[in-house]
Amino acid sequence: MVETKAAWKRIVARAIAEYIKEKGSPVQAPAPESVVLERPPKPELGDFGFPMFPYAKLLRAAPAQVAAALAAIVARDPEAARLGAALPEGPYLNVRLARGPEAAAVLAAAASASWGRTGSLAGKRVLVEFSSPNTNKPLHLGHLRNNVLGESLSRILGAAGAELRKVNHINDRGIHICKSMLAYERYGEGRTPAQEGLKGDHFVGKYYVLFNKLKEEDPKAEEKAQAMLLAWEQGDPAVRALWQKMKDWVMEGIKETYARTGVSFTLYDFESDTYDLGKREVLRGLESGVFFRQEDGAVSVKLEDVGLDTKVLLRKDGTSIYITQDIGTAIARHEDWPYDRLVYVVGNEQKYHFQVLFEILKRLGFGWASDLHHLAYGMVNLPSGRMKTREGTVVDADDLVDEVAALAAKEIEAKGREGAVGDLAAVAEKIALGALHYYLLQTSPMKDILYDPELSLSFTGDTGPYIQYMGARASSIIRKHEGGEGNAAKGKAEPALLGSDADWALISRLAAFPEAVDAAAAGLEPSALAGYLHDLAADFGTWYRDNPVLANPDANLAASRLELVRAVRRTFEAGMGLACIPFLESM
RNA sequence: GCGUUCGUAGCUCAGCUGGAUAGAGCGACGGACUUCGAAUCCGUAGGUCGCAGGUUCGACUCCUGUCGGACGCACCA
Repeated sequence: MVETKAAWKRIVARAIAEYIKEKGSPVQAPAPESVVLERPPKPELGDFGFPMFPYAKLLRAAPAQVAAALAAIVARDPEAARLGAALPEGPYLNVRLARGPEAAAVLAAAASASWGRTGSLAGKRVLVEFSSPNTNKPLHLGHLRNNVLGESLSRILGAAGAELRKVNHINDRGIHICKSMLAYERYGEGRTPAQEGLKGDHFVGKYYVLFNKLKEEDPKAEEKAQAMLLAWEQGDPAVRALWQKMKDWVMEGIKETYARTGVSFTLYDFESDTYDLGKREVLRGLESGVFFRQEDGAVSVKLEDVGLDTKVLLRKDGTSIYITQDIGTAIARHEDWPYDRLVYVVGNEQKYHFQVLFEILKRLGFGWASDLHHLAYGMVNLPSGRMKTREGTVVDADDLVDEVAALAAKEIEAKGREGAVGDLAAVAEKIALGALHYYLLQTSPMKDILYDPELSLSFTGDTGPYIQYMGARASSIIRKHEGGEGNAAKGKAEPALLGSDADWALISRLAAFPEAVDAAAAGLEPSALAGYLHDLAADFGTWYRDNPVLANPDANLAASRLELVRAVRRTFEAGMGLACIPFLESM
């Protein structure tokens, strides 16, 4: 299909050149790549069309007149004749593809192991940093959005052929960590997560919340936390031991959540290892005059000329801050594994931070600074207000998955399908993840999400389970065929038989799958892929109702349609995988 | 105050690099299960695309201004 489009652009460019020659006009014909191709609003108008407005202006003729003239020229083109027909439609030149050959090509492509693997980013190295939790509490709904964005984007980039590194930058040091440690010392009595029957991250998170109680009891609690941070930095053995123990608990719990939701990483970076990294770079920048030393001794950079403010990079006591560390890690990562692109999946409240960071790296002379990208995403708001730990209104990630899974299980039982699905709990969990991930992915990243529990828990309409359901229905047809039902086995698949408008609508949709992958990869937008999957599900939903597959009396048509269903199923499997929506044979 | 960003149907959202009557889902109303699972399908109602200018043959899409919301403007992360 992609090849077909490129071919038609060439044909139209050729026709325009021919038309210019016929008219004896001195203007230059457009390059094939510059020819605008679009999809007509209604399928009856054709498979794609070319607006004639720009050429009308160029050639000083009415658009409709140009369309008619070009149609006549294209009609004489032997390559065009093989691929379809071009018809003038007002100011547009519309193309109707030859359905038989195109259907055969799509079914063959969908049957290959590389279906959906486009190669548009072949040879490119992309590093994706995402999730990046703190080690003092469990993951919440906001992390779920971050995780699914990062994971899905990574899979999409991988499908486009990129070589990937998925990095999780763990914030395991700082005052907030010390607070949970202090509270644990006061209230923990040496207990372990196992003893309290809690996941490690929930266990530690409990003590982080208990710090509020500690503050009421002890007015010096904040000071003690500061003192503990200092002791940690100086390597106090007792503090370090407790820190390590609690960090291990949290990491173990968080990794469970990752495993459960299908998120994985190539490697983990710990801030405790990297927080000193950028110092040397900053001092070098000071020597080369990129930065300057303030009167009080702090090292800063003036960014007013690019519309940013002066930013401190080293405190007056010489210690590094957040951005110093990010400078260091970006450089270290590039030295370690020269990437063509680095994508930070981080909330949009840090947009300014990344603008500053990228500008600084540019000034330090790193050409690759222009390859850095902040994939910013909006907050997940609750109807009651902002999600912040301190306000106690967070939605815990594990609890949420549990809750949705319980509802899914109830739904399966309500439909009396416990027997059909096999492992009820496992299927319910997959439906829950499908629902949650699709809900979080469908909205474009920059927009804030108003978390509506009812909507996110619903399984009907424009949801993940709707897509899963269509995948399951396709599977069901194939399963019945394999069980010996229907006429397909008696016939021979002939793609040319799939020429009806209904068949064609579905085949065109399948053909667009690689384009959807590329669009999502190029724009760093998993939502584009989520949208595609919904469209595919809707098209299949309409098609299978009106087009009997196995029961079709014409055995060859049955066999052909079965091939189409197989292609649909393969597309669901591949596409849903990229969107972190579990594929289900039955639900 | 300055900066960034969002503002599309009652609600939640799509709308590709500007292009042919602005699309889904939920909710409302009306239909379709002796026929491959109705978590489905079909139909009806509902929008001056926040507002005002501008660029263009053509603007939901680009530019300027304006109103409203969110976020940011630390030697915190």
